[in-house]
Amino acid sequence: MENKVLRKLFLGFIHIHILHHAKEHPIYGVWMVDELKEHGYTISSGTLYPILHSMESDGLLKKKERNVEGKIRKYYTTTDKGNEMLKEARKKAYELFKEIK
Amino acid sequence: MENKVLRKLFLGFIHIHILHHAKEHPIYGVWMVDELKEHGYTISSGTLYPILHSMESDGLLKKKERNVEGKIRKYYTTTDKGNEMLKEARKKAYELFKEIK
DNA sequence: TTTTAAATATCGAATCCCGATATCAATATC
DNA sequence: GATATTGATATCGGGATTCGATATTTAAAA
Repeated sequence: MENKVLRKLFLGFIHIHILHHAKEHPIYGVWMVDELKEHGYTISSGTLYPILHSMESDGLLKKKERNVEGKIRKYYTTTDKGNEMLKEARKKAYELFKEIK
Repeated sequence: MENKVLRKLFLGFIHIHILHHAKEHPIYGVWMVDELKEHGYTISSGTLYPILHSMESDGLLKKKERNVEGKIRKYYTTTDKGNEMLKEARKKAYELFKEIK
């Protein structure tokens, strides 16, 4: 494992990153993995998919299956509740950041 | 439990909060719990102490026992490595925050 | 010596994280 | 139509985290 402290910090942001992107446009698992990788973060599918599932069952995301070039993809977008959570989480993230600045 | 997303975000910051305070002055477990509580965050001792131990054994904190009013307290301060980590983690926290702003 | 009290340490159950592996579903190939 | 292919999602088993509850430590007080 790279660095315990930074890794945990990143994972603390993962739900927010998901909400952030899923608000802008529908996202699917592999896209999210690649997007994070481009920014230097790796996340295992064994971590990501259960998070997507739990966020859906918590009512933060809603799923829509789409057939893309003959393959099924599960696209997620934020619900109203998810948008509300995103707003709250951004605020909290700023608070937490300020306190250690 | 209160809120899964916000809770995880907070826990993502916990090492950084510890480093932040331990850099300013020596801290001990109960003080850290109380300090966080004042800012609206609760952390279990069953969570905090193992983190302090692991940060010590990772060389981020160093411990000094002090007798305070007839009781032993274990005060932690940052090491050079801890200060370096704090610097890095603050930078990373800002990056992560920017990306979801 | 016992009791007290502040603080630290540990326990067991539930949950999370991970890489590896398995499964799914729609098309292409036979 | 049966089978193989392929992009993507899903799950597994282990090890680590998180939690509240409980136990232990320590030095002074009784």
